[in-house]
Amino acid sequence: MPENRLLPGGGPLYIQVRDRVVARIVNGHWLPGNALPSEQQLAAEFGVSQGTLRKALDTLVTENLLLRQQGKGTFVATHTPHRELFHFFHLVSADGMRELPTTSRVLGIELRRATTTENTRLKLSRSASVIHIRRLRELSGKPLIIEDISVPARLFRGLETNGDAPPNALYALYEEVYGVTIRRAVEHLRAVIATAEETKLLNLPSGTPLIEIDRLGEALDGTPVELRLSRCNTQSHTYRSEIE
Amino acid sequence: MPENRLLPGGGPLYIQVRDRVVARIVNGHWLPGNALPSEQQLAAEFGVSQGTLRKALDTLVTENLLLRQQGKGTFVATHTPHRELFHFFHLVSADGMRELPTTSRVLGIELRRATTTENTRLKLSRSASVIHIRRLRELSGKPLIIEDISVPARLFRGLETNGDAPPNALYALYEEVYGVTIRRAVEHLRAVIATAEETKLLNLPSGTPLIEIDRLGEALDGTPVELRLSRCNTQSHTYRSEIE
DNA sequence: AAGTGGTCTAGACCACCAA
DNA sequence: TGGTGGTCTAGACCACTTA
Repeated sequence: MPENRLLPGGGPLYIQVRDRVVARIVNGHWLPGNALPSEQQLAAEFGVSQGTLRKALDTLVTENLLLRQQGKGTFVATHTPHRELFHFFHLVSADGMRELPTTSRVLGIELRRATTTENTRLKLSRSASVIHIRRLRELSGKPLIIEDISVPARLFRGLETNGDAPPNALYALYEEVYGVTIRRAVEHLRAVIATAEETKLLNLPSGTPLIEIDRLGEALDGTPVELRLSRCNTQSHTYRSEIE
Repeated sequence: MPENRLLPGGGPLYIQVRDRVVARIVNGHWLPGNALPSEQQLAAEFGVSQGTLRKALDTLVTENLLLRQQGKGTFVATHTPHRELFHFFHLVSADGMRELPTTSRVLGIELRRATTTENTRLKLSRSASVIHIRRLRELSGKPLIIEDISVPARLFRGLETNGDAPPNALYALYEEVYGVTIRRAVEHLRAVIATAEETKLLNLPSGTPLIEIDRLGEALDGTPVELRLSRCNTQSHTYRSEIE
């Protein structure tokens, strides 16, 4: 009969340690940007060797949940605008250069009842509300993307009336102000024809094809927290995807 | 003055070991599907501990260059149709299910001089030749993708006259017959309007938007070896991309 | 039962950073 | 100078596969 050394939980030690570390991040015991205790301290606290503790942290570092800096410490990852751009923004200019969307003009922001799609995609309760943002993003001075963003009102109370227009880097705002960290996202791309309104906003001839990106963003604990539909002009920019 | 234990090469031991393992795979010392010697043997051969040897192999396993099977051994990864599908084929049906392209009808295959784009993208010498394949791929019985594929003739001698039409899983063929393993690829997506020919082949109304996928595939040593332009009907299928 | 990869330890030393 | 992460070892034992 196989017996485990640490009775409750089972499985490899480093997995158990990893899960306990994740739990502390998810429940806010360690906040984004905070430094973790040193590896020696953590190893002692969890009752494992440094090697095992390191193996646990290794997995979290490759998942971008932790950030290590030699000589300084281990930190909970944060959504800097830079990371948000390189990790979550995939439009690159045709010459291969990466460009940051400099400005985004908010076309509308409102609190309203969730549509049925929003309800099912975001796994909301019946009659829940969402905050919806519609905005126009520019690259190299030209409007290229129209975004429709929906987030559960319950998690982002007051976002629609916060005085200032929401910033370009939304994920940093989610994290800093509302304590919601986007951990991963799944995107589905389709080709569509720009609507009349879109041709006007993006300053395009009618009939121009766009790429529609349907993104569902998940929080640390795996719950879906953001639904984003982007319609992008890909005349001078392309969506870049690497297969390793 | 910092001194390294193994004089030539410098850097961490496990990196040096990793590079030596990669070299053996690249130069064909260990072929795809082959088993490597056991970790103990390799550690002894390289003069490092099992821990260090394992750390070296770990990096290659996460890069999909090696495959470990507990109790059996460590193997050089191969391009099975399954892997090719899950790793390199990103179109999924609208209901989220994954589907394999069952058949591909070859529309044309020829040996010809490289165009200027092919020349620069594939880094060919002047006046080099390529083999070009044009084919139609079906999903759930309907034609959905038109692919234009170009590979250097030098590496794939005779591909255009090999009797049988090239199979669906091209990467497996590249690997088994020509000893060329595709390690990674970069894709750039744009929205386009189907040409008259495409609307006919894909059985679509004129003016239908398609997604164009421009893929450049790299071999084990990093040289570009395949240029592939896919034009996809995304009415019932979407291109899926995960951001972790 | 023998051979393989997978986990874990205790301890050593190195490279980097900040005060 | 002291603390942090990064590397490396030698050896033990576990889990899985094959015969």
